[in-house]
Amino acid sequence: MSRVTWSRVSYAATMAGMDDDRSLPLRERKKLRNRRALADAALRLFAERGFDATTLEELAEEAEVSKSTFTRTFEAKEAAGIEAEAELWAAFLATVDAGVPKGPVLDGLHRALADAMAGLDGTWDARFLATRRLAVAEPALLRYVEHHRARVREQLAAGLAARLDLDAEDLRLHVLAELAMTAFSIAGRAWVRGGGAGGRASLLAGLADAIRAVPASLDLAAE
Amino acid sequence: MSRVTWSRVSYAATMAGMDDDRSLPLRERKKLRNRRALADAALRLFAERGFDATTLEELAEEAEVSKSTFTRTFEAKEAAGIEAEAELWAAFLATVDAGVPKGPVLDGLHRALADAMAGLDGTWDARFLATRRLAVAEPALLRYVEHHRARVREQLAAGLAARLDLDAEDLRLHVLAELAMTAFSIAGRAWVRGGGAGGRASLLAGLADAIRAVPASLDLAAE
DNA sequence: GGCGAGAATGACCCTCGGTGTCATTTGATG
DNA sequence: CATCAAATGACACCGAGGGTCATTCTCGCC
Repeated sequence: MSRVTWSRVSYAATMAGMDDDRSLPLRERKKLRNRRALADAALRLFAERGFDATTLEELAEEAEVSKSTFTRTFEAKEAAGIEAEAELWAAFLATVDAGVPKGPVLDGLHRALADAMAGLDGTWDARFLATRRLAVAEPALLRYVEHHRARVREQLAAGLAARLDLDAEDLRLHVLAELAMTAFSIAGRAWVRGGGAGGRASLLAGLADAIRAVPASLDLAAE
Repeated sequence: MSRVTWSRVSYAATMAGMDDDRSLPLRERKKLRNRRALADAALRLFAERGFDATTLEELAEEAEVSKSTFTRTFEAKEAAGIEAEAELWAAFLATVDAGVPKGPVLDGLHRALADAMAGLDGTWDARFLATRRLAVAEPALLRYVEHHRARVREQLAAGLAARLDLDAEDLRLHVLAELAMTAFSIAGRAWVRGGGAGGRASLLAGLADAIRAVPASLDLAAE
């Protein structure tokens, strides 16, 4: 009953980049290292020779593991290329799950996203930028990011419903989840276009702008 | 220069269900019939034996065409299963492209979506319902729908920018595109849960509710 | 009505992502 | 140290999707 599921812990650990945290069991640390090695290899090889031109075998060889280990670690070839993206949203969901600040929910989500980003390890900025650049160039990766975000959106809406004690199908929750993530998405696009200048601080500033654009958009009228 | 690209016409024709419209060249009518036969076969077989358990060969055989024709007609196995969904969004984009009504843009998009839906052929309701039921049961199809909608969202934002003479990167446009489609998505979910009762009229009513939830969501506060 | 050009189709090949199996290795535990 | 569980690697397999090429059909023109 009180059995610890290390697999879950290990993923959270990856998020913080503590893949050699001595507090983790050795077995878990090894799994994390494999995961990180594969994700790094993916970032490198996909950028170098393209997504389609990279086979799973090459990826596995670059990370010095077997193809079997790859397929057990990632649910798809694409997933290895967007680890940084996945880390962000996992941290975000965890933050929201820990509690939504009082006040307008959209502001709370904004705050949670900023907090989550603050907790990511130092290498995240560069890895995220690389991920997003790949996504722009490779349709398959872009598609996968969309898919991943849609799942996060669902979990977010469900988490909010639990937190705020509202019906899980409350339209407002779904709209809010969509809004928060769209705001980030828009900010991210601009940030990447600017080469990621200013690091995550600048990305956060863009996010704040995008959040402000939400109420403004409702006032936009044709003609 | 004035050469007609029939392929585009044929897709629009499929939308209206006029796959035996005598005004179309015979060659195009045949292509449309193949397309429709494959989409229908997909709806049938995917529901019957599951998405994964259906091979392209079986699909092709059911529609009495070759596997080659399938891969030339659809960009993925999933695409055949969500034709009804695709028809809706194609009609929507076409409507928006024809002009956005004056007044608040979100209302204009709401109107455009309603108009687009009104123009779909009579078999659409049932086919759309079947499509959505499949999407709920089959993760692969759900993922594909997300991907498809994301592409529509981009085109919508771009189309709005052109129509309203705004910058293509204007945050408000992206937010609005997201909002309109999310509203439909939420309404659709409820409609499917209710077994599609009331046909498209009832779906439209749900859409109106969802659109109204947008400003309401911004007022939602924690605690 | 017949003819030539071009488009669509079908039969066939191949690559590779993803799954399942099974033996082997390695970390955890008492 | 012995036992057990979990992770790994080697291997075989299926099927989606892409490419090639010969064949068939539609269209525009004579």
